[in-house]
Amino acid sequence: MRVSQYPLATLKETPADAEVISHQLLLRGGYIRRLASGLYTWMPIGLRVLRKAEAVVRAEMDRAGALEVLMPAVQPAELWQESGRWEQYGPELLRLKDRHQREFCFGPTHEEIITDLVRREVRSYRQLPVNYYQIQTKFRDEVRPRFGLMRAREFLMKDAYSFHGSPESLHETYEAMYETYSRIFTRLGLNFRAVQADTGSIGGSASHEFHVLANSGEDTLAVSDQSDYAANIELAEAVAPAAPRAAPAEEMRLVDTPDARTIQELVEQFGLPIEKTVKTLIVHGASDDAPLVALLVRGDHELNAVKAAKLPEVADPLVFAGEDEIRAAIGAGPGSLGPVNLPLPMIADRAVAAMSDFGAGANIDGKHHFGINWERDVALPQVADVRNVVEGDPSPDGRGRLRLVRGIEVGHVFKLGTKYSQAMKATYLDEQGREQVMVMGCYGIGVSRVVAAAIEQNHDERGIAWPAALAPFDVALVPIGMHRSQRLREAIEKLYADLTAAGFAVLFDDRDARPGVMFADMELIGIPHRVVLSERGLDAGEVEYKGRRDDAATQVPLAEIDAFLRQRMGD
RNA sequence: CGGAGUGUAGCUCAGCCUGGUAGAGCACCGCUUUCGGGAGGCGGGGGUCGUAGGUUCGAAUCCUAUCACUCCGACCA
Repeated sequence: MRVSQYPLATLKETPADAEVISHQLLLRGGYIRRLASGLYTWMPIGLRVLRKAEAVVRAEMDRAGALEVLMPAVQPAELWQESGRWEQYGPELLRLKDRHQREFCFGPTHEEIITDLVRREVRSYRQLPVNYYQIQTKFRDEVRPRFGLMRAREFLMKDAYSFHGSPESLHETYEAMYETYSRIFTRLGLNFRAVQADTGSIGGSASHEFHVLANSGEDTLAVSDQSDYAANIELAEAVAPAAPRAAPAEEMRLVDTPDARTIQELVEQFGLPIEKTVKTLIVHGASDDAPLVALLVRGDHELNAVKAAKLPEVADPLVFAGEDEIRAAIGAGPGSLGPVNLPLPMIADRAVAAMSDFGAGANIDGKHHFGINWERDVALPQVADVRNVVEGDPSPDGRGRLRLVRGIEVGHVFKLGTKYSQAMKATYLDEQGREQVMVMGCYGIGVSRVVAAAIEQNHDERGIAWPAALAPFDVALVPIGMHRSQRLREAIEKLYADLTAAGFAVLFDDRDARPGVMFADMELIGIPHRVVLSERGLDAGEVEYKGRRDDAATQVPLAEIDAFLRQRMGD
């Protein structure tokens, strides 16, 4: 491709509304343009990258025996009503009406559609298992679209759905998809990690997320330093302290703490170690009998909302009580709450249950109790794991300690079980002719997000440094002084033709621009290999080669550049 | 949705407080000079200052409403 016929819409300055590096570089490199919040146009060069990501996903899905289909993006409301998600899904579902006032939605995911298809097509156990996938545009009316392609409203997703006659069969496909995902992200050249995950609103029994590791990631992952344990922090278990609770050493006393409304202030003003304090968080309960529930977490720990919402006593999703509600129920404000004399059901974190001689609010404004001990001063309530793990916590598998890293979720595999097949009556006849409900799995990859994630992981101060599998072009061909030298023009035209014929995707910068401009553009857009030809080089029979990540250029005989590139790309 | 902020040329922004002829850099067009790391000179095109009202002799500037966008929180590929 000639740059003169393939305009590079590169920007020297960073658009003000782009926050993360991938968004900035995608805009600056002319890969995408914004239409509206969370909506982007893929420019020609950007589409090349997207298609390459798609190609790897498609090849590996096919290899795993999945069958590609293409379902409509617009879906009738009836199917969503049947699964119950028309009501559940909320405002994230873009709802539409046609000219007859019939209701539709723009698909954010396709469980209902595929389940409807399969229940019509599959009658016999002989037709199972099946695994259908598609690569298609989804729309989710995100509460807060941001970070460019990373959290767009419209995005390209590969979604696959498998149907089975037994949980064992589902497990086989689940494992196969897990392997396939690992192959896909490896081929794409990404540094990734599969982690145990919460099943969230889609439901189901088991799930793993695939994360590209990057500091800009929105998720926190807990990984063991001595085993392969890895989990999203939402799910990572905080194990109970090994040491038994120490015996009381202090008397409980009531202390005036008029200026300490937060744990931080308490620690600063009274010299109390933060591990000797307890936070009392009031949340809405799950039943009218107990409209408010108190969750107790050690002062230096953080409440895990996902874990808390799963407790039967707690409302799901988690809702914090307002100050007015708290005052009405307890008679004291949020800054002075504690377990002693608390007229609410309590649930203590495992770490809290192991504490002794600790400080907490006295449920009287401006007063705290210090030296509190369980059983002696207040009965130990129900104990549960309700906190986020922290760096250095023991790994739940008993091997090693946890480290926390950041990740961008690019893939997710679920065992759905019978959630949709039951609701939508997707059944088949087994060997005995009995009607059975199908067992389902589903498997997603955010294809457009993969593009952004790849940049987050592969860039430097000059721009993008694409992994080979995603690069829009393999080779940037840059002539120096071509517009002043007929001899050079002929030589480089021949080199361009030869390299293209040899199968390389070459971007030939035939602009009448200064070398610095061409170099800067090629590095910004991230072409992995650069070949420079000048008159000087022509005289010496050499071209200059530089890999996008190399520190220095090397001279290569003109006649050998083809083999040299081939060897470099084989690295 | 709650909180914070921003809308002025394709991009980055100044001007607004204190109302009086709409600006700079980059980009773009022409000429020129230069030619291995986003050069320089001369000339040029381009904005009803987000939109709609209001105050005023006069509004980018003050007031009101409205729309859009960004950031911080709960969601997800």
